Amino acid sequence: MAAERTISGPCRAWPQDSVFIREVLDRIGDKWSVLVISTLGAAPLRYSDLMASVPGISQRMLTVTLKGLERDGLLTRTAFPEVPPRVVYELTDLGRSLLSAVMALASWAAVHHGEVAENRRVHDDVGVGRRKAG
Amino acid sequence: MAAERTISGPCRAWPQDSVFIREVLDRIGDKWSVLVISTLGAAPLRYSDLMASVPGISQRMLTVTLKGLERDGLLTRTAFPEVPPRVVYELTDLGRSLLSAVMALASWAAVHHGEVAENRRVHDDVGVGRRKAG
DNA sequence: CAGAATCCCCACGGATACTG
DNA sequence: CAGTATCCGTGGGGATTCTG
Repeated sequence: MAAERTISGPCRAWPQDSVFIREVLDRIGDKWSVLVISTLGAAPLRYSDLMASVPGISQRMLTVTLKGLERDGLLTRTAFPEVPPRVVYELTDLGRSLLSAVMALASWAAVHHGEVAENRRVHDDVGVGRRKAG
Repeated sequence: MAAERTISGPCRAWPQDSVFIREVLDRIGDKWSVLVISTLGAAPLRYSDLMASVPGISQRMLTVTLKGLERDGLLTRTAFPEVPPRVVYELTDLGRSLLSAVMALASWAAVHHGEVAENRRVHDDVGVGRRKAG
C-alpha cells in the first residue's frame, strides 16, 4: 500500500523548508528591506543618501529597517565620530549573498510582470462580464 | 568619468528593477502565498488537502490567497461538479517558474538561517551587555 | 467539502516634533 | 546630520458563523 495518499505532515517535498521560507519572508517581506538591500548592493551609503535613494521611505522606517538588517548581520553600521556625524551602511557578505537570491526574484518579475498584469486584467474582465451577462 | 557621486535618481544599478521587486513582494510577500505555491509545487491538491498541508492557515486566508494567486495566473482552480464538491488547485507554468525563484530564496535560508540566528543572538547579547556594563 | 460573510484586533508603517 | 519619541490611521489576517 505504501504512501500515495499520505500528505499527513506539514509538507512533503520540503520538510522544514517552509520554516526557512517563512523566516526569510518575515525578514525581507516587509515594505522596505529589499529596497534598502538592493540600494546598498550598488555601493555603501550613508543615512542621508539612503533617504534620497529609496524614494518614499520615512526616517522612522529607514531607521527601523536598518536596525533590523544590522541585527541579522546583513549590513554593518559604521559611525564616524565627527561633527556633523557621518554614518555609513554597507552590506556584509551575508547581505550580498541574500541580494543574489533577491535578484533572482527581480529577474522573474522583470520577465513575467507583464504576463501577470495581463492575467489580472483578463481575470477581472471575466468578473465584470459575468455581472453584465448574468 | 563624471558620475562617481551621482546618486540622484531612485537607484543606480537597477533603474525600474525596484518597481519589479516591489510588485513581486506585494504579491508573495504576504503571509501565505509562497507557502501555498511551494506546497502546490509538489503536486496539485484540493482545498482540504491544502488546509492540512499548510499548517496554521485559516479557511479565510487560504481562500483569499488562492483567489489572489489564481487572479495573477499563478495557479488554476478546477471544480468538479460532484457532491460532495471537489476543487483541485494546480500551479500553472507561470506559477512553477516563480517557484524556482522562490526556491532560490529557500535555499539561501536553508544555508544561512543559522548564521542569521547567531548574528541576532550576538547582537542582542551586546545590547543587554551594554545595559549591565553601563 | 468548499467556501462566503462578518467581526474585530493589532502591528505595520506614515506624519510630526524633538535631540545629541 | 542622524537619528529618537510619540501619536495614530489603515488593513492584513485570525476566529467564528453560515451556506450550497
